[in-house]
Amino acid sequence: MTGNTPDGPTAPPLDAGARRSSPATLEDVARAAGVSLATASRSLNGSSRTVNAAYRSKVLDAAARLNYSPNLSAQAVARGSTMTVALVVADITDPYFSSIAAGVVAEADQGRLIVTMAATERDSERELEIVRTLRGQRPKVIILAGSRREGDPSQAALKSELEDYERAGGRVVLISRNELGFRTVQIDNASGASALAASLVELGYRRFSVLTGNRELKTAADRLDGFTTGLERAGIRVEAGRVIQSAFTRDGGYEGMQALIAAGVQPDEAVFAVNDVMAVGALSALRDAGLTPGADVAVAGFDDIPTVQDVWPTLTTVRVPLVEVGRTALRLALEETDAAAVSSASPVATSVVVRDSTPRRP
Amino acid sequence: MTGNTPDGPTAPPLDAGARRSSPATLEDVARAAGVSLATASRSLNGSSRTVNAAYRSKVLDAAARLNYSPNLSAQAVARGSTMTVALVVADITDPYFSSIAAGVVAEADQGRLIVTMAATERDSERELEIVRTLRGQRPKVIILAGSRREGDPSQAALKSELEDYERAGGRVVLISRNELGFRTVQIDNASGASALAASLVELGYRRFSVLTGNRELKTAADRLDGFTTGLERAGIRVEAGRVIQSAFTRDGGYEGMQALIAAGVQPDEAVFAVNDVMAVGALSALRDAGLTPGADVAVAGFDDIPTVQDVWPTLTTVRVPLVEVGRTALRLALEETDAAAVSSASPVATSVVVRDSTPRRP
DNA sequence: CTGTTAGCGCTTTCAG
DNA sequence: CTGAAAGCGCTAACAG
Repeated sequence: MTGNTPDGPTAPPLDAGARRSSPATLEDVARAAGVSLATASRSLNGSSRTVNAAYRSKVLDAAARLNYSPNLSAQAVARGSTMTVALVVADITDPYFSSIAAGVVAEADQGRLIVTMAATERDSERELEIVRTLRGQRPKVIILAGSRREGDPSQAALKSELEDYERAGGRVVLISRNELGFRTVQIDNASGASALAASLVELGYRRFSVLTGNRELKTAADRLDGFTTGLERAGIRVEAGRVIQSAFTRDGGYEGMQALIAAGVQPDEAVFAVNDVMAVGALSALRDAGLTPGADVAVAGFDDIPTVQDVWPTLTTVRVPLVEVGRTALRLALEETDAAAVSSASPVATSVVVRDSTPRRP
Repeated sequence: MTGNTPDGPTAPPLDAGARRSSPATLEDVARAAGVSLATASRSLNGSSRTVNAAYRSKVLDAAARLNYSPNLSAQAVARGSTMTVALVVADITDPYFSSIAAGVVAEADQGRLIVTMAATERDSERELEIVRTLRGQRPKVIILAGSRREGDPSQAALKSELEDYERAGGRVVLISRNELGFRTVQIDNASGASALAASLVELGYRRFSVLTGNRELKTAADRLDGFTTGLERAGIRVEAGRVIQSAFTRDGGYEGMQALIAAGVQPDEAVFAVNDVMAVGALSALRDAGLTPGADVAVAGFDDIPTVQDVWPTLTTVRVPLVEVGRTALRLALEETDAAAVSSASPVATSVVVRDSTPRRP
């Protein structure tokens, strides 16, 4: 092949001296420093062995001069373990998950760990598949941030997959309910929702509806249960017809609220959406129906994602320190104590934040 | 080394109570299938060489039985290249970046690529440091999604670092302006802003202010320029005092709008925030000042992040297909054509979306 | 088509 | 303390 490109006269400069140069290897460094491979390795990594200071600085010098950067894959092969943390979320664009991801990334950063990311798109078959292919990475940690589903057929397979992984030395952390028997960052969904219910009652509401995401989602179920429990303490019941199931997403909230509106809303009613993105969708549905959220129908959510402070009315919700949850997940993974002890650690606390979407009733 | 230990019926792994079982290796599979390492490798990976069907299925069988999963690190070392895409963003919780990330992850998924993620927190020193440590990963692709800064001292260092990386066979893709000489997903900031200006004029606005993020940010500068150019075409100028610099974030928008309010806003005024998160902050600032966004002061943004459809009033903005931008970035990286040709590809188109925050003026 | 055998870059015994 | 050498798991020439 002569390299005749039909591109025309002004063909771009081919390999204009830009010969493909591979990065320096440890061997290059060792040679440049005049020491053995072993000594170079020992000087550059944090080996427990000590190296003569003179040699050591020679090596460091050579490494800097050659712009050496250790090949992590090679280290992984030699050491038999990686520095990788695999994070599996449902949907990266969802603020709930992106906040958690930010926490994981921030924490990883401090431990020189690398974070890889995958998205299940809320499909548990896909989640299982992702976890399976993750094995190839041999990550040190797998963090599963999507929530578990009740009676999910792939759950058992997932569990056994994760157990195999732990048996091989990996660490699993779930962000959800402590369900599958792994380390877990538990979020106190039930008592948070319960506290919210109490707050709403205190604010003067007596009639309630709930937009519950897919009820099979444990998180959704726990929040619903907590909420109804909280109301029961005040002697209030939610009518069965006022609990709407829809998707655990913004659009699910929108549609759920539409259904509620169609069935007729009362002016003294408060609607609890089991997460903020749903609540935000609900606000839009109200508005699109010509109603004024807050004044006509109160709305509350759960999570306290950043945007709820910028919607109008600002949203009453239950605050979950999501970034911190992400950090905690990774810390938990790295903890050396016994898994069982760790996962039973107290759930992260939540707190009710009352804003404008649930004005005090006269 | 002969090591031909009597194979015998050394059945599958009977490590029933094994404390810590390491994953099966290719050698295990080869032995179990009664073939050589090479044959096992050839059957399991998509090698160009063909393998006798009988052998092949024996290997596949054994692999399945042993639950074999190739060690990606080892493959990387042997092949001399990884399947990793490194994505560097400013802030994962920012919808702009999380949407792009979602696109990158989705696209990577189709190519069996692994995405690693790092956050610069909008600090370009940190960005440089991240890119430096990224080298250890030997990623196949590095995607930089933060935007470049004018006259940034670390820019030169970053450029040379990235050039070294490309020289070693890596691929760099920037999401921004085509500035550093790498493949770039360009967003048509100037003409988008220009079109927005035209739309606002058409809606009846004659007086304008701009909340421009850090002006050194090329993206911010381009959007500002495009906007003023668009206005000039209609014979309108923005008073110097009505261009406010603040952070390129939600809080920056909030503070910028406060400054504008303090200086006095006119009822026939439209405020252009150079991105949606700033615009959303601006809406809140207006509300906190007792003004009604839309009615009292019009506001428009840029990006069309998901939340702007749920704020009130819904936000007029310039739509950028962010998820698609992420996908495009990765596709561009993998493209085999010449880099120069690729990066000059036409910028992704933007379009004005008029919503309620800029009502038509009487 | 199959098996043997060198590596890939790095770590870690194991002798000196 | 240092260096030679044996791997780590996998791929890719290179011979049969």
